[in-house]
Amino acid sequence: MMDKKKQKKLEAAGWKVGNAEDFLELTQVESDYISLKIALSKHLKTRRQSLRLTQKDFAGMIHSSQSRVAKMEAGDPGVTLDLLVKSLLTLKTPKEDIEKMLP
Amino acid sequence: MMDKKKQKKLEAAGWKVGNAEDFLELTQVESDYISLKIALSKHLKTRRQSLRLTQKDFAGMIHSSQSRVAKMEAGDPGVTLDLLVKSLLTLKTPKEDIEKMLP
DNA sequence: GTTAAATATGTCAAATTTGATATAAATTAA
DNA sequence: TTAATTTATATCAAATTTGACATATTTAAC
Repeated sequence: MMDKKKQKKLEAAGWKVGNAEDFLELTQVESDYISLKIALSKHLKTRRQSLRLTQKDFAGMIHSSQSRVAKMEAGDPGVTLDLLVKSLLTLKTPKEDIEKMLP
Repeated sequence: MMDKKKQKKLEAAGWKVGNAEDFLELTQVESDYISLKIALSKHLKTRRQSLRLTQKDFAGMIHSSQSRVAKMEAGDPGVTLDLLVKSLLTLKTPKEDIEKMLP
């Protein structure tokens, strides 16, 4: 995918691509960071589903709300790694699973 | 170390031990989360030092400030995983190093 | 010792993230 | 289908985190 398209797509989703280095490229750090969060998001969703938990039920487990869980799983940029990691820990995600998602 | 002492120590450092489950224990998730952050903090410091970077220089690399870097390395609870992870990525911390710190 | 460089600590307004709430849309069950 | 359940999306005030700054303390060089 071309850089410009990639940028548009990320910006449309709320990611701050902006102009960290130049106007087209993400830095490697930003790219890795976003990739990590997306990977964690997806894994959270599949793990919750495999445990047959509704978003509402899981929200209760982490003292949050259904809508926030939905945002987490949607890879919303306004969700911290902290929240994602705590969530995965709550679901007792195996260390090996997390390792695989590291950039 | 006894639970009460541990709690006092963490609270004195600004950690919100509070009363998540009962009044003495951290949940496993909270405990793992704090441990992870502390491990990342320490690793950040040693890695920065091994690269012969001052806190000020490194702060410039991540577009932050010397004082925030100091807080990161001090394991200040008011520092997100996001900032720590971005910092480690900036210093090109090997994936294997991060894996070792996972709970 | 004195000085300079590096690090630690405290404060704060601005920015971001939070859970909550409402409600729309999608999925499932009947 | 229709109803019930689940998930997605939007909004918002409260809470948290942010970089910046000032300044104290520590460390290193001389």
